[in-house]
Amino acid sequence: MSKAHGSRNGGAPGRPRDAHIDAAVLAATLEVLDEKGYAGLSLEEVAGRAGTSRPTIYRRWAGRAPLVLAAIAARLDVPAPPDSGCTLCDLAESFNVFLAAYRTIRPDVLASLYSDCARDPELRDCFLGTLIEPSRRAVGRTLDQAIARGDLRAETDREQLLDLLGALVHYRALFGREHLTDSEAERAIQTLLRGVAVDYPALVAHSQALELEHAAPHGDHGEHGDHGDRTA
Amino acid sequence: MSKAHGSRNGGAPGRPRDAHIDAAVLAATLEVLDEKGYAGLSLEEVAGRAGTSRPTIYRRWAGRAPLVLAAIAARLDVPAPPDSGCTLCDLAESFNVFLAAYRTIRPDVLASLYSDCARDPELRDCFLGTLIEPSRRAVGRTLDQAIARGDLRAETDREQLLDLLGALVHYRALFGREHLTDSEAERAIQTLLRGVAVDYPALVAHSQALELEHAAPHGDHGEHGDHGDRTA
Amino acid sequence: MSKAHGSRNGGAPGRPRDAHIDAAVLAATLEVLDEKGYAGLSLEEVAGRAGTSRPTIYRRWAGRAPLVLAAIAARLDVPAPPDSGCTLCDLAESFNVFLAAYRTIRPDVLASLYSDCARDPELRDCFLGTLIEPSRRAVGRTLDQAIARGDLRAETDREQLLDLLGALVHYRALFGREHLTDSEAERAIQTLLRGVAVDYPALVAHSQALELEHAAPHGDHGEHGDHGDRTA
Amino acid sequence: MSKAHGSRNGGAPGRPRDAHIDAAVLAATLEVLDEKGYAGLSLEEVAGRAGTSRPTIYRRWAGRAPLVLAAIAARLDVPAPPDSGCTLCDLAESFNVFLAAYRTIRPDVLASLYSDCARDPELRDCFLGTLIEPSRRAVGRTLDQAIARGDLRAETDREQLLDLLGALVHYRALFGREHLTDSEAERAIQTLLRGVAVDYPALVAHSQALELEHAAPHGDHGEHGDHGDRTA
DNA sequence: TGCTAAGCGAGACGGTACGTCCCGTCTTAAT
DNA sequence: ATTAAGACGGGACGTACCGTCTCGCTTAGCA
Repeated sequence: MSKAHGSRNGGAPGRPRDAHIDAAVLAATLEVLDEKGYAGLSLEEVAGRAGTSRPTIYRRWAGRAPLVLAAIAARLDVPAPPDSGCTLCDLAESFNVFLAAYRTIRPDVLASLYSDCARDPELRDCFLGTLIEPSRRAVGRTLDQAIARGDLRAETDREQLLDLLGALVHYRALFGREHLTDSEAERAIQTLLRGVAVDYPALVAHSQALELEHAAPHGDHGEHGDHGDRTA
Repeated sequence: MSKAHGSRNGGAPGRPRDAHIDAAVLAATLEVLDEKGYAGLSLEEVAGRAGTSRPTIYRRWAGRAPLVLAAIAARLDVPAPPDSGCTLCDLAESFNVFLAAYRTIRPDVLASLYSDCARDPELRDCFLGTLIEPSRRAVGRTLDQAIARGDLRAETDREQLLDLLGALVHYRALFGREHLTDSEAERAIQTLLRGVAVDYPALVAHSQALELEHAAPHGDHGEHGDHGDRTA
Repeated sequence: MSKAHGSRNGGAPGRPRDAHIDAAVLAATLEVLDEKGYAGLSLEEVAGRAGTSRPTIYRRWAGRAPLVLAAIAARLDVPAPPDSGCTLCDLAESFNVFLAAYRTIRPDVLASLYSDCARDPELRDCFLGTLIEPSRRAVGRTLDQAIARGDLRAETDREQLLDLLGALVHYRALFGREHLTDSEAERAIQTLLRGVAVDYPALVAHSQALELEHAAPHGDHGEHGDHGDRTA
Repeated sequence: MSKAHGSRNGGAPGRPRDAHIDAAVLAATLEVLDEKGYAGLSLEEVAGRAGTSRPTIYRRWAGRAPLVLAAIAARLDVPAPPDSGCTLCDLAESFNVFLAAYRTIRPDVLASLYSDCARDPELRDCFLGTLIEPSRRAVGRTLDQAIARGDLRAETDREQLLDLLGALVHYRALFGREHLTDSEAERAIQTLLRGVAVDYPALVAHSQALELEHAAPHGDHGEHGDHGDRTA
């Protein structure tokens, strides 16, 4: 049906794999996943929707969990971390990478993946590498910039902070309880920053100044919520 | 096999339930759960080990998830929150309630429960009520005391703080990665407290004073890790 | 609920049985039997429709088969065999007793009873006594009259003939194939009689004479089919 | 375990059926059937004895009834009808085909099949085709020969006679009452033949002549019973 | 151009467990 | 003692998927 050959498939003999099938299967997987969740996903149905057969799927993925992981990973994309010079803004922005990445995943699917990973170290590594690390790394880089800039104390425990932030996202993502909202996320960041910032009020001031600057020309609609500290 | 009747079961008609069966099933459930995890638990096997039959189990619990939830809840017990006057100590102590409650649960089991809850609101309420709320409430009370005492700022967002703490526990409990250790937990508490305390150094001082008091008579082996702030 | 007591129930102590229940259960049994057949009849449903409970049914009948047998037997009634002097007519008439008794029974129910009886001698005796023997006896008496009258040969094997007739009825009753019709039945009787009659043509002649006699006053529309021998 | 392939299975796609399984299941079915009867036969046990699983059985037969039917049919074999020129002998011989076919079937099994067939037309057709028609056809052919030969009256109702004979066999086969014996069967045939033969005494004479002929050389052990008419 | 090796669909394989139904019995409290 | 109610232990049901296998056919690259 297709002619994807470039005369080369690594020198392997025999008929090469049909790349269209991979795509169709991943798409079908996401479709079923969104409709019926993880427990309701049977490879039988995925094969049916993708117009292929079960053995063909098993030839490419080791089972349900790896397939689902691949399907979800394929949909995700993690943009580069920002570096505007404003620690508060950058962190909030960067944190949204975290959030956006999980808001597309059904809670039950995420939880089931966690469960499968707990029993399969190989799968776990893959899970970490494709779903966890990328966004963690992005936020991590933002933290590093803030520390380098002298906004956060030098002895700040980077990993602990990432854990606290990541935990919050996942905790909420795992419950049917609506995912973390943007404003909740920002307030959490504020609480955490107050614990690790060298001079928290200064950070707030800087952020507000920048905001005004941006807002002045076009008029601020305030749709981001402000970074201000209501208690100050 | 036993009689157990007290001539009273609330006036309900029909043969009363045999409480021994409930106990045997819950015990068998925990046994299988610890051996094979959630995915490896079949009601068939539970029934077998409990010396009863599948229908009898279905008569008492609506399915696998409610059964597992009940079994885990039965094993849990949440002690009363402490109130020693030392915010740092109390919080650490109280937080251990959180931790202890989850360290007995296999990560895959917890994750699977999350997954099932995400699709079943009724189950979710039960899950929240039996596995989440009790420990959250315990820590919450400790926070309230600290606020009342004036150790934490009056406008502290109690729920947010609980979320951050709880999230951390669950996040770790869900990964095969070893659960949160006591020292990690303490350091996380410190980070958070620094963000919400009225006078953080004073809290640390108070805690250390108490510790010395206790330690003096027997000699302190330092096995709890100290509450000291390395940055001070 | 009822007060059927006459202050006497044979001196038995305790609460006397409620006769209404027997009737209600038998009626419910017939109802379910007619709707869903033997395999579809559960004592649970019968109890429900009769407004009583399973144990109460078991107290009165030993199980499904005896209950069904009792229900069917209660509906049956076998009238006295005729003795008009006309062997052909009597036999046909008597044979209808056979037929009528079975036309009210669903084939699958009859067959299932046969099956249960094959494994339970006690039930079998009851089955024979209530469903088979009465009609067999009625036809048997007619045969005896015919032999006594000299219409059938003296050495006629009464039992064999009854077997052949009975077999035919049951054979048909057991198949979904419509039960034996009246005209088929009559022709079968003719075939058999020709094998055992002393003077078959004379029997036919007698029968036809009687028929005319009866028919003359009101005009015979021949709706019974005639007993004539097409071959004569 | 075995290969058995002839590279051809009719061009059907997919993995071909393993014929050994069919055989093992049918054998196991007969085994259980003979031991515990129809009601005592569970597909679970059959699967166990055949070394396979329930779903595999359901893949090949639609349920218990079709399976049992297939198992019984596989054991049956209907030999060709005889044509010796002696109507009485042929009929008796042919009738034994009828008998032999049913003497191997437990009454309760036969009855249960009847019951199931009464509710399922498709099954009924299969039942008729495999268990009823073959032997009926064999006897039917013998009757045709007798009519063609002029031994039976031309207007004889072939179907009615077959019904009467078949009914007798089944009637007896359905009761635990011992199956029809050979001598009973012969006497029934005689009764029936007298009703349809052109010249019954001649038939008897012919039969007896043949018997002497056969008996003379080897000496007659009389194991067939004689065809004589005790009443003559 | 033909060989070889893999991919592919189809579908049956042996198997585990599901959730349900109904059995026949037992244990209550109430009549 | 019998009633209605309802749980008991138990056996079997028919179904859904699992992950694997065996086919016959197709497709490509290498010879």
